[in-house]
Amino acid sequence: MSASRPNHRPNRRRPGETRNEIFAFVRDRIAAGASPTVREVQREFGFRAVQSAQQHLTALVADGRLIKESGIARGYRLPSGGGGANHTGPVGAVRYIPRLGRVQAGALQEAIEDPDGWLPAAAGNPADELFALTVRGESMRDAGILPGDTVVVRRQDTARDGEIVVASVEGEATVKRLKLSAGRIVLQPENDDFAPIEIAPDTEIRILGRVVEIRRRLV
Amino acid sequence: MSASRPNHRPNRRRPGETRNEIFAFVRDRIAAGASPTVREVQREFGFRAVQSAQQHLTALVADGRLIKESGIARGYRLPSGGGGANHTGPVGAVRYIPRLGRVQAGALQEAIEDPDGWLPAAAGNPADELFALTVRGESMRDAGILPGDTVVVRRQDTARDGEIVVASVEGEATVKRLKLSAGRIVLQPENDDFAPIEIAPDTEIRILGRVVEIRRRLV
DNA sequence: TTGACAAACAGACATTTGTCTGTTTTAATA
DNA sequence: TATTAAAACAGACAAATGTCTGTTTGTCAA
Repeated sequence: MSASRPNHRPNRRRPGETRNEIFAFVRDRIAAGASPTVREVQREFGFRAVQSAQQHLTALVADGRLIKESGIARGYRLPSGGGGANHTGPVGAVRYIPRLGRVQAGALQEAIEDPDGWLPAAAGNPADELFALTVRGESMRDAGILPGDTVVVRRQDTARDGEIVVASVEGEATVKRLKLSAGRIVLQPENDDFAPIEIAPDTEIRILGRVVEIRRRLV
Repeated sequence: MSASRPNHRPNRRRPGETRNEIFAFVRDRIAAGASPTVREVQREFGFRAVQSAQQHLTALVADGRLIKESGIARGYRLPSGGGGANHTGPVGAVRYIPRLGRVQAGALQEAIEDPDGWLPAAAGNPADELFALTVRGESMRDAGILPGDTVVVRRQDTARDGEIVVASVEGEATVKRLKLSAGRIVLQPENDDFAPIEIAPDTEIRILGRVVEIRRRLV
């Protein structure tokens, strides 16, 4: 057979190099919103056969660098890189946390329905109800929580001693450390310039949730 | 015609209620890894016609609650909720930031290639090279950066006065505030128990990047 | 040299998925 | 009451997409 068409163009590059590039491509596409299709990978790398792309993808899944939901379109996912035990569910999974501007006492649910925006975060327990608030004031400075920081809050009505909580005080949400001692309930600031707030049984103070994460953007 | 089959079951609920539930479903599915298909929405809500789901989704897009990439499978996206001007590109976009364990001076690129895991973050400028490190030590305590915190770093060789940077000092990555004054370059801790590090022209100190975000998980 | 193997190519099929046109029922409203 | 719009249903088509079987080419090591 004369060399009419260059049908095959095997390994001319460092082994695994193309595979790494494909991984980076898929990773970035997943991050941008959705996994690419097999044919999108094919086109991106100029393969003339679907199978060329598919083989790389299958290998990446076998290597554990990608995870695949079988049969469905755009089914590639990123493994959650915990380093720890393998997760079983859909991983690399992101969840969007609603960012609330101002929270009135009873209006938490409504505020969650109509958020100012969404914050991406690693999906933890899907049962957790999370929302995000912007911190005002210096009262938690010594706990490393500064004005302008974003706190991610897990919604719950109670909390344990020492946990940092968001409470509704006089109709406004505030971040403090919860102190339970000898029957007394105190919202403790972490800054000597601020006074603790004692929760008397009759006061209108409600715990809205527990702070599970703090984020601060610089510049 | 006798009432043989209950073909139609129009609005029995509060108007928009089903639509809100559909939005929540789509939003959670996007967060879990990929947008649902029209038919997945159909099945989830027990519609007997594809169009029933399609109509709701189209309406959600018209309302600006969802964004759609036309023609492709699983093309629904979340709008980035900035509250400000509308973005044009693919939004709600997430990017994955590699989390590096230990960084040696020259081995940054290799560390990025083989990360400990991936951190979801809102996609900013795609040109920025970002990576994440875990903070060791108390040297930046007064800047609200505590041991165990994760810093997101934008890779760059230089920085401006007052910016918090990651620098390679004696082969180990360290977080400090950069001070430029009268020709002197100093890595300044934010904790009186630690001494500033002066960068002499001949010392083996390199700036690896600038800290753009800090994250702290509680419990 | 030969065999094993990775990488790419060729071609095809079945399912999934987006999209379209039209109809029916109910609620709200002029 | 008549009109209008929202919500759901019916059915269908075409394109996108996952998946499969088999072949060819070059590299590496026994």
